[in-house]
Amino acid sequence: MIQNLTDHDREHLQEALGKSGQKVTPQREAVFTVLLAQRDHPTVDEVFNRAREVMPGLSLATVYNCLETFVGCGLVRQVNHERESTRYCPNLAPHAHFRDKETGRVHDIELPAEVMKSLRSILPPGFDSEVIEISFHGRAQAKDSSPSN
Amino acid sequence: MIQNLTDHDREHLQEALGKSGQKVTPQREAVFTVLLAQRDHPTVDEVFNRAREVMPGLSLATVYNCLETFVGCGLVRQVNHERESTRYCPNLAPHAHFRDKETGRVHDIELPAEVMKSLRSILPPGFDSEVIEISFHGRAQAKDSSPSN
DNA sequence: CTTGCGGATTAGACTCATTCTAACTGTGTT
DNA sequence: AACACAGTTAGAATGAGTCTAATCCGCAAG
Repeated sequence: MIQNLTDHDREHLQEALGKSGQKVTPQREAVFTVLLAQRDHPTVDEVFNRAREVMPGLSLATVYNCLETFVGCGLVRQVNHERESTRYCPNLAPHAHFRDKETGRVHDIELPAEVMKSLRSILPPGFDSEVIEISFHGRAQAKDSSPSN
Repeated sequence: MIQNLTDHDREHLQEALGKSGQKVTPQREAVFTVLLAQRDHPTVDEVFNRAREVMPGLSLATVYNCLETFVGCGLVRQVNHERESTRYCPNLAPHAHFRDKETGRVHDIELPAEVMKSLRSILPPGFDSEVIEISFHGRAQAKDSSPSN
C-alpha cells in the first residue's frame, strides 16, 4: 500500500527541491512517495505503475522528469547494472549494490568508511573521482528483503 | 595501424575459443586484432569501424556476435557506464575503471588484491559474489593514455 | 477579475544500441 | 555429390530513454 509522506519526508522533499529552485508538485510528491514506500530499487516502469494507482493521469514522461529532477538535487541515486533498465534508490548513505543473478533483485550493501578510503587510495595521482560505483553480481540466500520503508 | 596478431596472441585466441568448442574465423581474428591493437575500451561501433578497414565486408551483427563470444569465453570484459554504449576491454587482470567526465575516456585502474579482499569482506553472510565491478567517475589529468598495445 | 508568464506536465514521435530473424556461406563428413 | 552445422549477413524488430510541441496551472501585474 502506498501511504502518504510523513511530514518529515515531505519537508525533506520540499527542501531538496527548493535548494535547486524547484517546487513540490503533486506528481513529484507521488513519485517520491512511491520511492519511499517500497525501497526495492524500482525501474521507471515500476515507479510509473505504482504511482498511477494513486494518480491515474500521471504520464511516463513525467516520471522520467521527476526522477531526473530528484537525481539532480541529490534525493535519489540511479543504479545501473549492465544494460538493464535504470533503477532508482532513495538510500542516500554511501553503499554498494548487490544484484542477485537469479531474482534480478538489488540489495544495498553497507560500505564502511575505511573501505571507501582504501578504494579512493588506489587512484593514481592526477585522477580525481567524484563518484564511485561498486556493484556485486551473484547469488544471495533468499531471506526476504523487501524492507518496506 | 592495425597489425597482425602475434603468434602468441593467436594461440591465446585459439585456445580460449577451443575450450568452449568454438573456432577461430577470419572475422573473430579481425575483431580480436582490433581489440589488442588499441586498448582504449572501444564501443561496438568503434570496433566495427576499425575492423572494417581490414575486412570491408564485415557486418555489425558479426561484431556483436564476436564480442559476445569473446566475453563468453573470458577473452574480454564488458565495461558499462551508466547507459552509454557498452565498451570492451581485453585487459584480463582484475582492475577497476575510471571514466573521465570530460573526455569520456576510460582508464584501467589497478586493483590490489588486498583491496579486493576488503571489498569481498563487506558482503553479509549469504551473499555470494562472482563479479565485482568498480567504477570511478571524475576528472583525470590529461597525460596521454593510449598505450597502443 | 483577467491577462500574461514561466515552470511543469502530457502524448506521442523519435533515437539509437542492441537483439532477433531468416537467408546464405563455407567447411568438413558420410 | 548431398548433408549437416557453425558462422555470417542484412535488415527488421525491440525497447529504454529522449525530444517536441501543445497544454496546464499557479501566481503576479495590471
